[in-house]
Amino acid sequence: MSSYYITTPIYYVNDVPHIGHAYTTIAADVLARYHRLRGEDVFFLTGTDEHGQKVQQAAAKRGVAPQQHVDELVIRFEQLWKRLDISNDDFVRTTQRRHTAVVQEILRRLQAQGELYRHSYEGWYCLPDERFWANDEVSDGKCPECGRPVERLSEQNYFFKMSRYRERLIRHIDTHPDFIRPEARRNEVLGFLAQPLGDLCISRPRARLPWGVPFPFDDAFVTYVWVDALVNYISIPGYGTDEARFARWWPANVHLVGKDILTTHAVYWSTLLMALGLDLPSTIYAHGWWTVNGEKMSKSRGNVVDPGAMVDEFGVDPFRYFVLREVPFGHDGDFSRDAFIGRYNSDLANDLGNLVSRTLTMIERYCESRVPQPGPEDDFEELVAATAREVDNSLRDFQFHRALQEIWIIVNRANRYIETSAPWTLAKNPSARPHLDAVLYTLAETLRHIARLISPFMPQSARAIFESLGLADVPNGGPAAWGVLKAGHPIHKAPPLFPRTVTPHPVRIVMDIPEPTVAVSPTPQLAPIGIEDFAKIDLRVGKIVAAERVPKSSKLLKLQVDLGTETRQVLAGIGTKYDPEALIGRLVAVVANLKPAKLMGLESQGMILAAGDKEVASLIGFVEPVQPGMKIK
RNA sequence: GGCGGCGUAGCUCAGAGGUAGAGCAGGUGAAUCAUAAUCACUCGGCCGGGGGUUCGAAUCCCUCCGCCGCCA
Repeated sequence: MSSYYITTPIYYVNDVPHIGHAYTTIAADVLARYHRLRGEDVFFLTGTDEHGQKVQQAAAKRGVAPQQHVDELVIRFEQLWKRLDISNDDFVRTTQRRHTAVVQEILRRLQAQGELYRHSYEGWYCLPDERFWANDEVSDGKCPECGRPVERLSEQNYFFKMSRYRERLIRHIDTHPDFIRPEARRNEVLGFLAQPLGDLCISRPRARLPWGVPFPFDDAFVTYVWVDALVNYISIPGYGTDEARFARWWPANVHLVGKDILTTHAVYWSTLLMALGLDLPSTIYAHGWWTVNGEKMSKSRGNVVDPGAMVDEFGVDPFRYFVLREVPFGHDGDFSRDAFIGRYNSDLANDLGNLVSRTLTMIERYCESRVPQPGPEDDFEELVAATAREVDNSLRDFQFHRALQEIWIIVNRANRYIETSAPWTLAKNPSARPHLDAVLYTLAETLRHIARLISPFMPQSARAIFESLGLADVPNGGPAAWGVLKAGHPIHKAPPLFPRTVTPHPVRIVMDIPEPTVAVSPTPQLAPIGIEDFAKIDLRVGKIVAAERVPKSSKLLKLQVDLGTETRQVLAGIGTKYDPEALIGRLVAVVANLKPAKLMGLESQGMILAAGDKEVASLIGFVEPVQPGMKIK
């Protein structure tokens, strides 16, 4: 049986899972499910990256051991994947022994083969990014990547002789057009490789960073997190521990990655594999990023899309559909509530959902809820077969959106077919019975094929359609034959698959960045007030233009807030939750007519609204664009 | 600064020498099986600006403008 091995990156366990993580994982899941549907043997791997400085620092900040910290955080990913119907076959955590043992074995082999050397190194170190920069890369003490201050560090470290693989890697990319995709990214990597390639520092001194995989032959060092992380792609399928199993899966068919980590995969990982004498994966595919309402998504903007909120409101399948239909894979895309609702209503509710409803209703009404006798199928058999071929081509090329477009051609043809054959008219004429039956049989069988084709994208909906047709879930393997439904077989009409969204009521699609645990204490009920009491409060949109900590206070921040017509100084007790830098530019709700008060000797001319009791949980923000000074009512 | 990409209908995008396209949105009508869904017709473009090559240019070349990558 042919095998298919697909991976996502392993996600940094410290991150709050957002639409970006969900995107890669959903795409991988669709491919995994598609190849299973074709009857192939699939191994789909995802997981978490749990070592490194930031994990160590975050754990220290919470006052817990790093292992306990990651044990608690990994749940957020595991739960989100369950929620999103992700069918991964394994979930790797880099702190697992089955992984760390292989990391160490690989270091031993590299060392034994003379691929490593020790070298004293001095450079500028960016703590948040955990990386060194050369002198000429750093200007005025700032990290070229993140802009934060760097510090001078001198270290002994182990280096991997990456430079010696440069020509070989260039040759490989030249001779394997599918190795790095899309093509624009491939050219970027070739551009990168056109310049001299250095060796790769693959250790960190244990004294500075104990949270990592120890070097097997030198206690003073732990493994650089990137090397640790990349090895997951071979450690889990059995490298060094189960050669037969490893041979079945490696080389991977595809590593899906975000465009931000392409170089790491295309260059570091490829050369490491070469040094180990292993084949390279067939494809490394770098997909794009999501913006939100046209803006870059970031913690400090407070516009990080929470997949959980979308799933709560619209369901798993529509979310999966949207992210893959809306944007060509490889391109950047924009996420907005309007776009989502547009897709949902027109593609899912109106086109597909309604097609299912009307077809089943007619079979129910005209055929006593039983599959009618087949007859001439008006080219639908050929259409469905041709579409299956197109979907196959598109998915082999990672063009999810095109695959869905192709499937929707059938949906549209079926809707048109109902109009042109007008079963309700045929039903009035007893002599038209065979024709009526043939039309409805064709529609039912077409629905079955549609369900099969969408099943990798929307597994629950596909199953629901199958069940309505009186079938069990979509079977894997086997040909997509025409005429599987048997006349006389009972069907079961179900409620609408995708209920149309009429009122676009504002819902949180944006998430707060949560602390792992913030207790919600019961809020005492207050006496009712009238609208006239509420009207006494002048609430306005403000934009934070400056923010600094108030000396000697852990909580208080001194903010300058633009209210459109004026800028006010406001003191807010949100310093334990927010860093001042992260607040610049943020839009907030302000009580504009609060009597000025002095706090720690500084005047405060208003109040910022936030959720939370003693501890602030989240500032109140806006989902749609607003201007400073706007009234809030 | 170097290399590359993009700019086409109100919006999102396809088209890569031969009569400007799709989906959504807008307009008109038909139909009543269906989730106010569907179907048909329709409105809508100096194809970023300018210059060139060509019988003919969204398409090829040059240049300018505006966005965006990768590298420095």
